[in-house]
Amino acid sequence: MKEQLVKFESEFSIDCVIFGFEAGELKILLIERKNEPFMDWLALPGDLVENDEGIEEAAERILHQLTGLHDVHMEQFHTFGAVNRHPRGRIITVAYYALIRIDSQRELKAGQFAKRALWHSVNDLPKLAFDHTEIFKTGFNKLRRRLSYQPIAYELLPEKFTLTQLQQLYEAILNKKLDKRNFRKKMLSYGFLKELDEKQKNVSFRAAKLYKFDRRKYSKIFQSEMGVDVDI
Amino acid sequence: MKEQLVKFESEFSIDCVIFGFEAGELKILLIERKNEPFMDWLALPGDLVENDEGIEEAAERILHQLTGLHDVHMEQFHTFGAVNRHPRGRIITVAYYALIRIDSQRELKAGQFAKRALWHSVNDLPKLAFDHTEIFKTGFNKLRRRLSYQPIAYELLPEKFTLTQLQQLYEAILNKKLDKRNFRKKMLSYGFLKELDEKQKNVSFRAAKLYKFDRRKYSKIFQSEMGVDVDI
DNA sequence: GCTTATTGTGTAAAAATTACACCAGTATAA
DNA sequence: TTATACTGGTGTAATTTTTACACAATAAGC
Repeated sequence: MKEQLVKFESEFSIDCVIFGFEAGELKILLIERKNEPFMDWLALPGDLVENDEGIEEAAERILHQLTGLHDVHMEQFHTFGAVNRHPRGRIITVAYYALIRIDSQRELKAGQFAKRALWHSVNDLPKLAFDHTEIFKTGFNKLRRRLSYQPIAYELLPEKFTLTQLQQLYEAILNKKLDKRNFRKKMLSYGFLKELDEKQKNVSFRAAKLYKFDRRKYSKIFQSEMGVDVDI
Repeated sequence: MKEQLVKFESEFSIDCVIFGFEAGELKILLIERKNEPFMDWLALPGDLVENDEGIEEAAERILHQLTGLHDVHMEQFHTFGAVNRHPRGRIITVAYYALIRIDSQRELKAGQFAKRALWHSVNDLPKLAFDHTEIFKTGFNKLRRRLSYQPIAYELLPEKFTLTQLQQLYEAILNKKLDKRNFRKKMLSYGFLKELDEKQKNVSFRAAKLYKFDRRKYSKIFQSEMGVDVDI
């Protein structure tokens, strides 16, 4: 094998599609790039992977740097490795998505390569830098599919939420209207929603009951019913 | 940024879980390693990705080198990047699965790093080299899940097949018995199975009707019904 | 107390899924 | 030729799940 001397540079990166839900809209976290290439464009947050770092760790690090959050469930969904996806040369990127509760109090840290970070609705996204539009679309599709067999919606909502909020979130992700009565019937039939003795506050109309997601009941019910991911 | 001089070596590889179906059993294609580490162990076929090669291309190349097949549908399912997954140092691997029709006539080429290649039932796999057991399990689970919303079984069967063969394949993948009458009713109700005027030959019992998968009808029926992977 | 906006609820029809058993056809052996 | 062994092929009823659909109850703001 011929030995070649090259400037060492990590050839992989992580890109993150970070979903949040606010004001009835599904949003993702984007950064505005400070440098070329794609200066001033919006892009998915991401970074190169360090040499002594696993890819899961790297994904968590990036999310933490941006939001200050720890222990958020992230899920890898695809790896993009077309030869020319990056003008700087061959960079393979592993894409993750995360679901977080948007807290408008929390300050977003843009990091050294970005002018700023912002929440942007998934509905009227402009063209993103690199192949990030494709990455986003792929991630959004995985999220949709996953919603049908995992209770991921609860990671996007505040701890206490109303059934209407839950329904709006499903509608935002699936991009279609759902029937209110059937939706509530179905959700309640699962048995892992816990009705609280509390109601919405500060609304100028009839306040709705609050619910929370009962993780314990969920795992009891679904320990092996969804049955597909069982070990072999 | 400090410039470091290092011997260049690709840091990614591709590993393939190649499924086939033969004698009522689901099998995968394995190689027996010729060199250390893990000499003589069974492993998934894989290789480093060349610098001027996209990851999809690399996956196709590996499959082609092994089986001589072209144009096989491959699907990426996960990327494994734990720091210590490979004793040689940091190697991130992108895993693909492929579904092929086992043709016992076709010779398998083991390639320069393997003593031989073989089909092995998924049911009594020994421990595989590196983290390949984990990779296999992950891929098998994805295959199962995918079976429920895509007609992938047809890629594993010969062009003409009986309903019993189709059912055995489903049973092998899902690892459970299915009811014959309900299974047939359901499959036929989809409308993309074409009944042929032909029967099984050389069997020592009543010969079954042969069917084939009608790809055209399938896409007509499911153009947007499965609706989830639509563009945004 | 009137208006306005949203919550919360039930039933009937249709569709999909499940459970279940026996006769028909072909090859082989007696 | 007859019997045997084996697999192919078929229908119905009960249950469960999904869908479609409309109005009274409640709270806030005026």
